[in-house]
Amino acid sequence: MNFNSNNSDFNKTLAPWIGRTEKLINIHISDVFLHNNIQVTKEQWIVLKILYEDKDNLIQNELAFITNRNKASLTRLINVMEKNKLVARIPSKKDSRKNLIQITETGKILFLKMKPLMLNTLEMLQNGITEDEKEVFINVMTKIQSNLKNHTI
Amino acid sequence: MNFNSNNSDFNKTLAPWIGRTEKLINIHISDVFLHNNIQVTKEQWIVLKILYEDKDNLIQNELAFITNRNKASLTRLINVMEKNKLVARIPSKKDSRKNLIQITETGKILFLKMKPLMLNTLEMLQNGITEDEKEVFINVMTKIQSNLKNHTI
DNA sequence: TTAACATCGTTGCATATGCAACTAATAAAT
DNA sequence: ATTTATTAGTTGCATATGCAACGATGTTAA
Repeated sequence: MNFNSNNSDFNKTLAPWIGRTEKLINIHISDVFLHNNIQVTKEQWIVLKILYEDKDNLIQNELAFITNRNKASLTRLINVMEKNKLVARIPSKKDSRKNLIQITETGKILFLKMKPLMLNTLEMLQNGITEDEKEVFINVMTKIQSNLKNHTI
Repeated sequence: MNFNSNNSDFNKTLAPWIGRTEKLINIHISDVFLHNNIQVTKEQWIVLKILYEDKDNLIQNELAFITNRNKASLTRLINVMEKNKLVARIPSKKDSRKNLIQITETGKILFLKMKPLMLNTLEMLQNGITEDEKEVFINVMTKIQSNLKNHTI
């Protein structure tokens, strides 16, 4: 959300700060990729990161869950990534309903090229922020996520 | 960004927390609107909020700037909102290139219906977070935004 | 005054996303 | 074993978004 503006009832709420900052970060990351001639979106980057560093050969549904994405959205994200040879759909032999998503060699090479760019960017964002502040920040984020999880509409 | 997962180089970075939390908040807000039969997206809500509480009759470019949106994106956002009678394009008499975006009566009524829902939600998110923590949180967000602003690629 | 430049908004093309309905395949129940 | 229910993935329809090219209008410079 991007509406921390004037004086209003929304002034003392945290959520708009999150939305606005997230948007600015996204714009910056797009710029970094663009300036390095990398044709990968932030969303694709996240998928590559998970497959390369966490667990490869994930089922689409698992990947959708991990990335908080609708399965329809994931289908299309994988479509684009498969078209661009970053990942491949491997049909599961045990259960023919399932696809295993596998990072390709091209995907791996690209991820390794992007990784230092991302680390630099994420490091740069934290200039001037103390360890104590980081701890409080993460604590607040955890509480917000917990509030969301425990709240039924 | 949504990739605070296992142990990795990205573990100590703040940005993934922002991305993940923002996404969860967005999902929740969509749910709130849905359960109250309100056919307005979060993006449309932000525009209504600005027009109603901050400044009405904004030029499209100004609105795009305020909301950190591409002008093309804003064009289409306003298209949808105009179709749904939430706002109207008023051609400027001084400069016929410009449109003034005006909130309609329908838009105002809907905004006032949504406002308490949003305030409740934003309040709920902050359960258990102390004033001191909020202050640090906002301070950190400000530093991140400042780092982004002062950094050239 | 005319030519060059700048600004505002729209459109084409591309990606990302959600909901709901659908198909295919597997698992559970009777 | 056959029916019923569940699960995995895709597709239609809708919204949101960015970049680049474009046309229309305004402004500035020569």
